[in-house]
Amino acid sequence: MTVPGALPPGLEHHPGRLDGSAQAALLAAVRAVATAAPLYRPAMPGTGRPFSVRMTNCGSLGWVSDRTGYRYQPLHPETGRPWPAIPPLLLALWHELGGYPHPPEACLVNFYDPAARLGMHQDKDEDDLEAPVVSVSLGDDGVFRFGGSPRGGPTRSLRLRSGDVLVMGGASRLLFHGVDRIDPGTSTLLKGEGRINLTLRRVTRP
DNA sequence: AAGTATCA
DNA sequence: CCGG
Repeated sequence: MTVPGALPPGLEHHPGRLDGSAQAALLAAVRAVATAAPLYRPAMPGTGRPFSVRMTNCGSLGWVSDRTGYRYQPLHPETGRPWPAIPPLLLALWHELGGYPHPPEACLVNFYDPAARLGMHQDKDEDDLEAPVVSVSLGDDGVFRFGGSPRGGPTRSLRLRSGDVLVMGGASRLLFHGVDRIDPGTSTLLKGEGRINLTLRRVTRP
């Protein structure tokens, strides 16, 4: 159900936080990241089933998933090279909106083609759960779904558009969330269809 | 375990 | 057809 109304404490939606030129500049930076650290397709722990979302990272640590589990690591799983640096524009956003006095270490880059989905999950592989998660949307609209910390409770959905920033902190830091659908053709920022999401996290305790 | 498929 |  898409019920407009107050978001839970700690979940902050900033629609249109990035204007068109900021989005274009950020997209150029993300392209440079993906050139240095190519998008790859993670796999589920245990089963090895592939994700529909393709991923890469920037920062000193990157989130990866394969048959052996979820983890943060300093090297790209396919190239073996370090992840490129987090673009300064994202570091500035983190410090403006995150309310947290230490820099992020990881920026997960998710690319959704129009058929990609992401099932409900928690971001809980970080040692530091006091820092928020700051996420930026670029490209086509994505339908974001979120619910409480016990799985299986009521959920709501939120449309995330290009330039929107979402902050999950405080009481919402461990909110279950996922992406139901991408609506192709809703943005002209990317050359083709699809959505990019950038998720900044602090991993280690300072 | 952040998978897909199918159904009430 | 959509969402849980």
